[in-house]
Amino acid sequence: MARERTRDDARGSAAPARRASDRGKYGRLSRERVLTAALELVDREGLSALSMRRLGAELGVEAMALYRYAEGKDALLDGLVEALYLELEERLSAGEPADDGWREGLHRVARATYDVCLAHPQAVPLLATRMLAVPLARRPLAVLKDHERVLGLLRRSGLDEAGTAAAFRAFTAWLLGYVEVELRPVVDNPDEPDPAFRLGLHRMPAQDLPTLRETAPALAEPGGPEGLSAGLDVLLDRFTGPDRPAPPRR
Amino acid sequence: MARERTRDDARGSAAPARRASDRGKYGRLSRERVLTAALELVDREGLSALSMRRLGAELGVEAMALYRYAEGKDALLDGLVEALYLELEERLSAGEPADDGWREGLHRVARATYDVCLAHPQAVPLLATRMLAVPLARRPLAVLKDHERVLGLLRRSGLDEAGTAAAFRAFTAWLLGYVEVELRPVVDNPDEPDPAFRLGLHRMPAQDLPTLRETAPALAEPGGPEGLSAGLDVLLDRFTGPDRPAPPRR
DNA sequence: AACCGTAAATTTACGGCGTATAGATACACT
DNA sequence: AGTGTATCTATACGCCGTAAATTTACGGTT
Repeated sequence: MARERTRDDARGSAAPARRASDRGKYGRLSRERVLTAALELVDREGLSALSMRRLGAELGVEAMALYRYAEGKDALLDGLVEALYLELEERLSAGEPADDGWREGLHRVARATYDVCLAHPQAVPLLATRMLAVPLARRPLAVLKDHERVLGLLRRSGLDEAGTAAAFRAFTAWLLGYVEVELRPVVDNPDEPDPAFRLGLHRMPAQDLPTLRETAPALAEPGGPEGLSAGLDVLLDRFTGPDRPAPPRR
Repeated sequence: MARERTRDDARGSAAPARRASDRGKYGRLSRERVLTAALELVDREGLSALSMRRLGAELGVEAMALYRYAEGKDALLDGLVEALYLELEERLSAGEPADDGWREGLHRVARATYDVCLAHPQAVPLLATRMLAVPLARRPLAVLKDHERVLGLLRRSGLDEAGTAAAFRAFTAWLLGYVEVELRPVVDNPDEPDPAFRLGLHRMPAQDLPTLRETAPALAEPGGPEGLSAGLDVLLDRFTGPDRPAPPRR
């Protein structure tokens, strides 16, 4: 009994040869081609559309062929994170300003990361999930290089190891959190003309949530890069200032 | 031909009755019981262990029975988020200090959120993924109530709607980012006595990543609640101060 | 040009997943 | 005791990740 075929039968069974050469547009597979296609697919249809079979089809290849370039699905997702950081590195080295101060450097990194994330919103959840799943030393090399860059900039501010670590955590937390909050959808029904309905305010109990309802329109406005750098500045002041350990509250 | 059974056959086929009464420990299902069991399962075995079938088994029930209490898997995950925020609400109302200032209130909320997240580290990725998938108005009620509380506290600082929204984003970004960074694993092999191997430093190219390697031990130390509230303080200063719009950088 | 060894991709199969649909069962109320 | 409704089970379908075995393609040697 014949199993259902897709690629071959569709072309007719009389065609004799050249079975594998109509694969992807450019000959053989490669890790880069796999990751690029994966990121494109995620950008286009979201994370849930990314499966080994689907990605294989996208590349004109069976699912198992991908296992030569990523050990499994999880490794593929880590590869996507890597791809994001490679894109970040690209943007950062493009038009690199000879050498400004450490503070400007950190703002540049933050802004570039922000831009990359907004360019691939569907992939951003990976930054949360995979980074929580993979210990520091096992993160993709591009990620570690980014860490190295940020840590180097922070050290140039005169911090010791402990202070650098604390400032690094603050930098990373703010950047990551800001991007995630920026990408949270607040509009419920974009096609609705009435602003209140567009926000879906009718779903919120009016008596329990008065402030939320009145603030919702303002929450629909994005924070933008200005908000990012404003918060970053005060955090850097705080975590690279002279009074290193936090004065205990209360 | 007999299909493979699990529950019934295990008890022997002679047992006459009471088939459904040995379900969960306490009679029938309920949304709360479902969500509690789901959260327990996630805490115990991680998010990837949570499936409809598995959760059903945990409750002594078939998978489809769960669909009466959650519309589907996604709704179940949203329910988990809800459960986290319900636990937050519990902690916040326990021993509520009559009425301190808005700033103390925000610190209390931040600290309680931090505690809840550290108590359920395996569930934290949901805060990133589900919040990016669900528009504001469709978030679980407990989440919206939390928003309401924070927004109310911020308004009490004298901000207008736009300022409140900006400060809310900053608060949320910092809190969420801080928790996620705090939960990122940096130790690679906990059983290793040698600190360098424990961190997995041997996996990092020494020449490309000198600063990372020297900072790694310090990165292994958690930031703790002190770091959270230190950053929160300066952010609140910045986003509720008199100079409302961020002075443009450069 | 024929051959061969290795690399690359396919085939097949297995168990688990989410869930639509339909049927069985339990329970509250008269 | 009987009945209507709420609750749970049974079954099936298509998709998923991936282990193992197999086939195909290709570069280097003769």
